[in-house]
Amino acid sequence: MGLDIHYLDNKVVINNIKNFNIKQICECGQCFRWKKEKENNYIGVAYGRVIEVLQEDDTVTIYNASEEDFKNIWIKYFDLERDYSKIKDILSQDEILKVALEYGYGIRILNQDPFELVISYIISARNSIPVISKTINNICEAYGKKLDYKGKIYYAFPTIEELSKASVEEIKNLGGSFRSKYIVDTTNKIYMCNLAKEKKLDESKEIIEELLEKYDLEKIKNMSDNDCHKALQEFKGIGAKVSDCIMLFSMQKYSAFPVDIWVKRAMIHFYGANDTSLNKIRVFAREKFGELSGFAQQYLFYYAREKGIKF
DNA sequence: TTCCAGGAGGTCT
DNA sequence: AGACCTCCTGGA
Repeated sequence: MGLDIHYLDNKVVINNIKNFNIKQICECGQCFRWKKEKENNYIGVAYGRVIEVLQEDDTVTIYNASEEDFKNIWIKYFDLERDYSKIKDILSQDEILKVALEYGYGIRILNQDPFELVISYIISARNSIPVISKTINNICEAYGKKLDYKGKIYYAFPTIEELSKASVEEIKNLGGSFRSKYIVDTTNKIYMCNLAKEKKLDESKEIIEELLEKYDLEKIKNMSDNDCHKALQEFKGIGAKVSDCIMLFSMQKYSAFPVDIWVKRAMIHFYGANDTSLNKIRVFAREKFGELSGFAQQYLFYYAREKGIKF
């Protein structure tokens, strides 16, 4: 991919970038830790780092990023090696989808950290975006490492081990609400599974086998899309929709099609789908969009939410 | 200005 | 099919 990249003093400049719009990327429902500073200027925390993105037309500058981090983390994070023109070409064979594709022309699906997304999307269930962000920030402040950027303090998302120290009561106080027990339970299962993998867990053979069998995020990430979708739902607090979000935004499973209220509205709006069950909409969409379902979902979601469509 | 009802990017039992 | 916690918003 001919990216026109220049490495300067702790910043990276990309010229002539295509299919990239930082507002659309940050506001299509896939991430919670990016904050708008100004138009086309966002600051975010990911993979234990703070970065700032400024977009001026087709020039994107990433501040607080070394060449090494850009190559090791941010290229993959922003999915810069994928040709989104090709995806849009294929999806635009569907005449109905064209409007949404043109509207969210600069959307990209971020590659985020699986554990962070497991917890973040458990928090998202039956919740609004401002409250989700606030709760996640509270958890980061309480358990994550401090990061400094431009004299301001930011907090990394806690590691599995850091968050394993949290109690249900503490998570409740941070805004976790009725989901707090799911967060603590899920974190502990993942943490104990990792201890078991390192043979550092003193438990019965049966318990260790169950942990390794069901709660290994690495293993789940390597499953087929359909197995992955099922496996994630073994965790408490993860149902079909949350599972789709996690696999799509952190495990590169692009046949996922998260159906929330906005996507449901979009499907009714565009395809005249009846007011039917979420699962029927999911099956219908995945048959229609196949391996590109996840991308289609992002365009539909962004269009529906920005336009505030009813049906 | 203050107050209350309704709703928010589902999942569990 | 109902309950669930909490914050935010809009209208009285």
